[in-house]
Amino acid sequence: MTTRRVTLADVARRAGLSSSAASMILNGRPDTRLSKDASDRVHRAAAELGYRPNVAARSLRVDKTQTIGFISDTVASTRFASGLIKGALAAAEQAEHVILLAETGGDPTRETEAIAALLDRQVDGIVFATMRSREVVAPVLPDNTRLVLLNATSDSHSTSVLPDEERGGRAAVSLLADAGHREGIVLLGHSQEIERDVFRSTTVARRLAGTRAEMQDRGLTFEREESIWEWAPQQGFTAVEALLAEPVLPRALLCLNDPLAFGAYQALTERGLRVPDDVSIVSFDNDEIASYLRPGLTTIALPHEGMGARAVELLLDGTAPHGEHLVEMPVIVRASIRQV
Amino acid sequence: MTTRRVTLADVARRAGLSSSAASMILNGRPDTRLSKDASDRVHRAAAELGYRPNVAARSLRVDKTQTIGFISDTVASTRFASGLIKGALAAAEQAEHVILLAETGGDPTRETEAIAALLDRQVDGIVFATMRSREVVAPVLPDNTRLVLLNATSDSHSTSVLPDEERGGRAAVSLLADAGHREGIVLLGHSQEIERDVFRSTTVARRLAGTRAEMQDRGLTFEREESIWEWAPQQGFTAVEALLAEPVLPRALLCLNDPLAFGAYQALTERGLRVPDDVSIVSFDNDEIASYLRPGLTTIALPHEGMGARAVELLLDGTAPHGEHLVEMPVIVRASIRQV
DNA sequence: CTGTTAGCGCGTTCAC
DNA sequence: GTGAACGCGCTAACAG
Repeated sequence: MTTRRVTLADVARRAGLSSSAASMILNGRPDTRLSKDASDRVHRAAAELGYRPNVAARSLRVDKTQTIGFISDTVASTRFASGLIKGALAAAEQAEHVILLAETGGDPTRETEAIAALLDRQVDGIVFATMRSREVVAPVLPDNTRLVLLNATSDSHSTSVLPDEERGGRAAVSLLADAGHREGIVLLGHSQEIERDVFRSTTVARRLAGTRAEMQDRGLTFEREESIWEWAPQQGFTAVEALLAEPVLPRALLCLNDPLAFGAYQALTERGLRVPDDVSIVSFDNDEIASYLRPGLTTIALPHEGMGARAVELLLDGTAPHGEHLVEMPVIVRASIRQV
Repeated sequence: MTTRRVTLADVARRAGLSSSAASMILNGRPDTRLSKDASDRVHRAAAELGYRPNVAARSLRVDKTQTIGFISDTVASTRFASGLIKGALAAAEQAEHVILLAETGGDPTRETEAIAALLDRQVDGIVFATMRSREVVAPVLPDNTRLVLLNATSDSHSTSVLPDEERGGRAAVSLLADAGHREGIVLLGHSQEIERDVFRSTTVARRLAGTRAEMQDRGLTFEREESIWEWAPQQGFTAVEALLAEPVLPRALLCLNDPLAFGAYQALTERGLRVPDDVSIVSFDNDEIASYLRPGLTTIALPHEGMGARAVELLLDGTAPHGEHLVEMPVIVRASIRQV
């Protein structure tokens, strides 16, 4: 019944060697002064017994646990969170690392506790993620524990991974412009708070800045800008409903996220207007709904998985330079923009 | 620079005691034959130095790591996955445990590797989760490693946590019936494969069985049943479009998941029909879209977080009986059912 | 060349 | 209250 775990000593015994010899062989130390024969015996014994080193015991000596901590303010709610995690998992698995997950809800106390809990388990490094990208105070970690900020920035000289929102913003405008839209383009979701950068996220400010820059470069201007605080379907619906009460209809809607675009679809449909025949729509995020909508919503995707993967790659790399690492936002073309 | 971690020996030295004494005091062993004074000194020293025990070292002696493995076939895609994880995290945090996450993509090889990786790190137990609940072969673990199946069943005598789909199915029918619907109720999403239980999931069969049982108990029958293989908006749209081409319109739609219901909304809207005035709709899952829709979709929720938490609680409890533990599916009443 | 012994890392536990 | 051994694997020093 007591299926005791196979230890290095078991392997060594079976191979007729000391455990130190077995250790050196299994770890392939460069100075292999051990005989080929001995090496074969050890490897065979290990295989036969199904030996797996006890990571806890090993980590006591070497300062590595092959474990990465992933601290996030939120894990559920959006696909964004789970995408980041999925990407991180994939990259970790590649490197034979495993991920220790912790959620903080954004609460500094839980944050501190989470970090402590992870350090207690000797994680090699920590990915510190936020769902609405923002400026954070990077936690202080022991020298041997690396840190990568994910979807967050910090003024201290740290490493962070962010979506390339500026280029994303430009891409959205380009889609519209390249399709021939030059007038009647309405921006949905702008607010003073974004401009002042006290909005929900720092990257969203860049998203907006990107659209403005591209518009300007092309000599275009927004017909109007609908200020919306909460980027949810209901708010998008209301805003577009109001828009449609005006004498002249918009020709294209640039929505700052998908839920807003969804609200726009609803308002348009209820007014008997059609996407994209009457109004073109582009948006950001590539949420699940973007593919559910009829016609499919063309949107600039948040590259969650790529970001998550990038973060652990940087963590494990070690030689990577500090600063911001931008991940490209893919353009997902569906059917919500009409060629004019 | 070298901020060496504070060890038990440091604490003992500062308190002027042996590390064994410090260990006993900090762990509050029952046989406290240590002086009150000594105890105070140790606690103070620990606090002053900010001592945290090294979990790896401890786990070498006691057979506990305060770490739980969570293996899932998918972590991204649906809110379901992240909900399970979130719930598990919350319960783990309560018990001062931490979660080691692994994803397998349903691939048996990766599954085996994930289990090995977790066992290498001496997890106290493993939660084995699947996103589309199904029969799995429970992995064999060492005696000291507990296992709980999450959203999965196994014929071996194991512990599993599942949504109470049978009651959920009944609840959906009850909502319709209690609102006065007796005729023209159409079931969307049935298929032969569900009945034969070779469909995507075992619990979904129970969902359907629950609706049938409740219909029968109330002396009702479905007007018709639309067989749909893939439960996505596009398929729901097509099915309902066809339905609306018939001479007599349905009065209520019982959709077996939310994306189908979304497709139904789209088809109805495009035909100029209104929910719930013309057609009532109930559904299952409480996906994000359920709250996005206009009017809000009444749906029987998948209790992800509750399930995840339950799984961890059972794992840590140890005295919990084997078998299926059903978690109630909350009824989320919005505005898609009309009182007739 | 081929290998072994001893001791470490950190906290727990038992005999004294 | 303490010293010493132990859990498991790694590594520096040492020996045929």
